[in-house]
Amino acid sequence: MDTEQMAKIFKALSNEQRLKLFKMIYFWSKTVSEDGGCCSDVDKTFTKACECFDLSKSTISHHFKELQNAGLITCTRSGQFFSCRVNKDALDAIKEFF
Amino acid sequence: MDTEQMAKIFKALSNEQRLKLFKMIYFWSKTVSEDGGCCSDVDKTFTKACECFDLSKSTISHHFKELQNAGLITCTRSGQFFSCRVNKDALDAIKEFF
DNA sequence: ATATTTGTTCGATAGTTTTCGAACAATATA
DNA sequence: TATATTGTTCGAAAACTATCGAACAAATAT
Repeated sequence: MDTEQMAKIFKALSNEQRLKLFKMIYFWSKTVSEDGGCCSDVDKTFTKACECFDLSKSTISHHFKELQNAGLITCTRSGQFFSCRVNKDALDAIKEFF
Repeated sequence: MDTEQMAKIFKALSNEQRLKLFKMIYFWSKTVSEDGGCCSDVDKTFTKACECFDLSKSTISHHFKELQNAGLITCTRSGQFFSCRVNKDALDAIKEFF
């Protein structure tokens, strides 16, 4: 992965609220799968996130977008809600970087 | 390491120029030591960096400060110049995070 | 002593980020 | 069909960042 893309990933994780959000999604996705593996889908991720943060919906929506744009998570709509998963490829790229 | 400190580290690496600078210091410190290990001191780091970037001295100085503040590098003056090393602890903390 | 080199600090400017609330669209429920 | 819920988009304000050049201080060389 090139330096530009890595910088984007780090930018996405450089805001404390967004980093917490990312960690939460990661944690939830592990809890859901319960097999120790990461990256399974988390249902109603947005709704859950809104309960955990003292931020407006629009701000949270923005943070989700940033994480997506950086390729760190993938969100898929299912009706009214959306579910979300951590992108394993991105995690691997970061690990390789260090 | 707590989320706040991790966010600081990511912020320091979120600017593309600064990320390149960090990679250079890391590369130089390996080249200098030549034993495959990282984190040996690099002499005249600032001077070298100025040759590699199309940025003003003041900007480069600023980027060095940011990397230091995040705990990613340590700089020590020796007379007119300064030398610099990548902070292994920070690298380890990041690896552990992922 | 004076001039040069190295790096820092200051003040300014342009651009980006974080955050909000309001208005909105899409979906689901009554 | 009317209402409620979920999440997005828009416009705005405040704070932060990246960058520059100029002025500076410390160390070195002449």
